[in-house]
Amino acid sequence: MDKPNGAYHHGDLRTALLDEAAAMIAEGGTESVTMRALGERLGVSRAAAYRHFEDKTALLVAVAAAGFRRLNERLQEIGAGAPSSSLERARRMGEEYVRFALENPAHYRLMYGREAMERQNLPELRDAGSALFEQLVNVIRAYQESGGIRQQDPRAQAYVAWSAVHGLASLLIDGQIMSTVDVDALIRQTTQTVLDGMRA
Amino acid sequence: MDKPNGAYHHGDLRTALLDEAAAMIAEGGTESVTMRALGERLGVSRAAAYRHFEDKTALLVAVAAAGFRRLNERLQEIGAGAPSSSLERARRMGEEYVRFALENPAHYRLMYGREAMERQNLPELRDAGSALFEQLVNVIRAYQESGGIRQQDPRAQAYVAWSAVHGLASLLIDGQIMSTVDVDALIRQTTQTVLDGMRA
DNA sequence: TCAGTATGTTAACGATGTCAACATACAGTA
DNA sequence: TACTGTATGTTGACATCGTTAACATACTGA
Repeated sequence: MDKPNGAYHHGDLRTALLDEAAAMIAEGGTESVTMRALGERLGVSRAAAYRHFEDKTALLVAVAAAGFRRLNERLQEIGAGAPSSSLERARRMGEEYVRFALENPAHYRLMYGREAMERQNLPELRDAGSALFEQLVNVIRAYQESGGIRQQDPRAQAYVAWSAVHGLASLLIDGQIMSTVDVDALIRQTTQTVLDGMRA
Repeated sequence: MDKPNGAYHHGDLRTALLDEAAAMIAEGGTESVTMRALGERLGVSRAAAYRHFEDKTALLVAVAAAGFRRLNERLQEIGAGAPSSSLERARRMGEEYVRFALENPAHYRLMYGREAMERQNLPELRDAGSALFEQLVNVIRAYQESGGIRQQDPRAQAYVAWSAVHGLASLLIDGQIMSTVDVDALIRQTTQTVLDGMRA
């Protein structure tokens, strides 16, 4: 990871910046990411990042996109895993979604935050985000075809399911849900309620 | 609103700051609120606010709390309105919640944002936020008593419902939902799905 | 009347994002 | 191999921002 001793050039500063920024976000939240601190941690000057990203927002957006891709992979593993019922797959996917957010709260917040919103025209972020949604739609569609839920526009149903898990994740992350609550039970109840509500 | 001509003292700078900050948030988002700009708009110096709020975050938290109270009032009007079924009241409350967020996107984001999270020990914010939740719980409880939904812990059910509307509101506000979607229909479908899922 | 307090102002500081000018390494070509 | 253009990194500087200290002014009650 470190650059060769005394080297002027880093080697692959771009990915090093992304990794280090992600690490800082995990440690101290997105607001702890400072161009100066970032450079210092990589043994590089404060302006070095500007050779690889247009500005700080572009860097953060790239980190957010990486987060979407990581979440995608995790959900994909469930979809490709042991061949269970489409109901079971939908349920586990929803639960896993919330768990990802709980494990990476600051990163998750960044993925849906202001910086990301301002740059939704950037293809990298758009693609990563819509890939996530398409995965959701596919699960819903499969569930529909198995006859479990109503034959409606699967995209609309996907939005409903996404709203529920994203809302729960956000409330949990932002400390809006009393700490005495059994989080696992709440996650299960939320996904269960939505799936019940979509039942044919 | 304006201070008397040439007056050294403002009269009620504290509420003027809150109102003006809310106006700025509506116009240009929370990041457009700057102590300097705020003072300028009120014909007051940049540091004047510090006589009324410990720091900028405290000011923003107070604005956020006011937002919670405004939302509370709107939902309360529905609860106290024409005596309809408890199902109908729950449905309309959920829809109104999302509509409030759509009408005040930046303010809504502030209410659940980082600044607010850091100061959740502040009683003003805690009270305003939990009042909102209690209102939700009451609607759920009434619905339970009318026999419409399962007799479970109403707080857990309230969290589920809150997750759905908060999630939908957030996704819509953050531009995550394709603009071709019929928003009103999606709002109705979301609340409907959750209420169906809670049915006895 | 006058002293104490509340409220507002001004000047300054450190931190931050960003840019321009400069320095260094690399890659391809003669 | 020597050279030249480009990619990458550094340094110094600037504007903006939140915040504080020292000071100024108005209000309030004894």
